[in-house]
Amino acid sequence: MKAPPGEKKRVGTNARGATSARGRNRPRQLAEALKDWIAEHALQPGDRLPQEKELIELFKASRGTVREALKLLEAQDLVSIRTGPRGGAYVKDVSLERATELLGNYFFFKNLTIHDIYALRIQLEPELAASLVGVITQQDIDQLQRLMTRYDHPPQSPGEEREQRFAELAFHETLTELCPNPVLAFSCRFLIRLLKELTICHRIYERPQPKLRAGGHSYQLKLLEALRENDAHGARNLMHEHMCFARDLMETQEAEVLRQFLR
Amino acid sequence: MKAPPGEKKRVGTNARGATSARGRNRPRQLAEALKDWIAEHALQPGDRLPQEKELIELFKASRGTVREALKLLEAQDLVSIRTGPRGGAYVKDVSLERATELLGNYFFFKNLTIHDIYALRIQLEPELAASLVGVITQQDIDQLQRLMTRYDHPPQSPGEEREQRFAELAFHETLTELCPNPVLAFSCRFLIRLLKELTICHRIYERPQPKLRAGGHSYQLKLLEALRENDAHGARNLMHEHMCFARDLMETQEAEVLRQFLR
DNA sequence: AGATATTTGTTCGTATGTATT
DNA sequence: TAATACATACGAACAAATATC
Repeated sequence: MKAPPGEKKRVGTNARGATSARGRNRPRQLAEALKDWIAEHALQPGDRLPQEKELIELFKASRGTVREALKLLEAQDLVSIRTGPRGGAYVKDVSLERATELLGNYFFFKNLTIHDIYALRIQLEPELAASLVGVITQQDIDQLQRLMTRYDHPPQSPGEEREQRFAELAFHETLTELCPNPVLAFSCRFLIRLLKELTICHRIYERPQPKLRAGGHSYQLKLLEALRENDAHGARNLMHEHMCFARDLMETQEAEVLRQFLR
Repeated sequence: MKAPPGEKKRVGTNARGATSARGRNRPRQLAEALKDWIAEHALQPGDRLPQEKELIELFKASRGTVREALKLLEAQDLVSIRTGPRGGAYVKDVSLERATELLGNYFFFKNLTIHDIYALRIQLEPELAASLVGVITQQDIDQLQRLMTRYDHPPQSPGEEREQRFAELAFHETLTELCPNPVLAFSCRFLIRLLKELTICHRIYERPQPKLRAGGHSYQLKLLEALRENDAHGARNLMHEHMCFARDLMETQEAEVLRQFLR
């Protein structure tokens, strides 16, 4: 036999159940308590919380409750849980991916349009471009240029069509990684994510877009030129034109797809 | 007796444990699967998910795992869970407050500056203003004007100073509530929240800002005028000037406060 | 108003996989 | 490689909440 703990056997049927019911929504309370505990003990990202067993004693809660509370914190990306020895809950700073995902939920039922999203992209992407002047290196520019080779030619297959659209967006995502303004970077990146998730975009991205591809490629090329010359004004203007161009084409396509869909 | 389920008793000792290890992080997977299930079945806010027992059969998971997955969704504010008959997990619209809070975690350790935030406000608030044309009613304008009476006079006490700053921000928050573009509305509102949370702003808001108050008031008055006349172009320009004005004053104050702090 | 049925909430015991030592 | 510590997962029973009759 493996592990006969306790007294004699006491199989299953322990369960004196929810003994005292100190209040409902216990896991939520515990999660809040843990947050306070983290703040009180001034835990920094990378520090480890006490292990489950200790938390059970510290907060007088069962394993299940402790686990649910930890999951709540994990869902907010405030901790990450690792398995094995030296495992447990580690304090973490919130990742870009998680923040993006959580915010995405907010817009889940909002029925955004291409117009809504581009209204912001037109304002923010030019600022993003301008913010890179003096920060971007020749290596960064080279990397961006390599990325552009994925759509410097007409697509050979319907699959490549879609892939090229995503590569174009990846170009802009790469720019956000270099941006020194965290809010601006996050916003631009999030708008791209919203675009990717719009179902209407999936339909659009499946159709041939020779003008969008060629036009976008040429704008991005000129943009890199401006960035190489530390020309913030030029970069801003080029990105603005690029966005206006893309918006107009996307909105035209949107109308066309919808017309096809309704027929 | 209450509920003698099962066959004879089958005390405890079930546990074939983590049977197949279909992959770890099972609850997370389940949560994702549930999200997909919601999308596939086109569930709308208010609709109910299957109850725990059915989910256990549907997804072949234990009760604990199902519960953890549901808790994850609840933590993301995607469902709310009720007890009792007709209880269960109900699909829910993510609240603005929750989304704001969760995103706020991301910027917690990012050390934003006034400059960072205003770089976006300058771009977005003018669009916000313009988007209201044709949407805003006379009642809305009246309400905004009532709000403005809270800072149409010099503050009488240090406490009123701060209160006036927050009332000015409330003016902009009210505008976001009328904006038809959900992304734009959220972005503007979130920037305001970031401003409110910046500790440097707390210090600035404690000092007398006669120019900021008088200038802001006059800009907002002219803005309402433009909106009343459905002048999108005018509204955009006025808001742009308003933001530039505010940014310059805030950055000046920031430098001054920092200088004082370092002394 | 009170009884009842339904559904989530909490707790315990236990087994298993896995990473570290 | 073997031992070990730990998280992960499962199942069962009881408790509390709440809608319905």
